[in-house]
Amino acid sequence: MKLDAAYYLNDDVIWLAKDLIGKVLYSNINGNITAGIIVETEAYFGVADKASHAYCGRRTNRTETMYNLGGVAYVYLCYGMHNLFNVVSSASGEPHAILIRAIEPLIGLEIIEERRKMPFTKSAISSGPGSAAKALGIDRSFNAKSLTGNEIWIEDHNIKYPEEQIAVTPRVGIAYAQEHALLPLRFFVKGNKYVSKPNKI
DNA sequence: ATGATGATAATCT
DNA sequence: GATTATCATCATA
Repeated sequence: MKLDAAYYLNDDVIWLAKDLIGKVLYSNINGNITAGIIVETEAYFGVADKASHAYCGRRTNRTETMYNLGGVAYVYLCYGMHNLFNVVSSASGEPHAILIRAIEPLIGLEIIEERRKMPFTKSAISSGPGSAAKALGIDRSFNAKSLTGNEIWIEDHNIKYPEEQIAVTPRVGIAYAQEHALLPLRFFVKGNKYVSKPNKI
């Protein structure tokens, strides 16, 4: 059920970003367990990716997390108010990561509703990376935490989407990345209401 | 429905 | 001091 450490050693972030669609992301905060089905991801392919914080091998306090051995969380603050959650993959020294952009609420709905102050029937409750992280209570205190521990982890519930139901589009919000801005590295479940905009092909 | 805009702070230069 | 892997709100249609 729970994905083991070996899963995260994969260095094919595109395959991983796609494979993570349909997996279930859990958080356990002081015994409050919440979880959601991952329905939208983006791949960031390390030092060669102009959209990555680790482009050209940049190592700073913030990006250091991504250089860890795969299987830890990379959480950082964006636009001064949003915590964005990423899965770090690959070998130590390879700063590959997958951004989780949206989840479909599955477990602990009351807690998620309280965190987001809206009913789970509203798609905005976990649509977009900032909202999805907030729905699960993920903030920067989760940065560099192991994904195989008991605070945050990912399970395989054998949820399968047929190939034709997975959309592939350019990534969102990275216009500065020049020729890498248009690469098809964003994956989402077609028609799922929790997918952030743009959600058409 | 679609598009513009302000909020707000860590991070890096 | 500029930038930012965004969101909610408000306007217009």
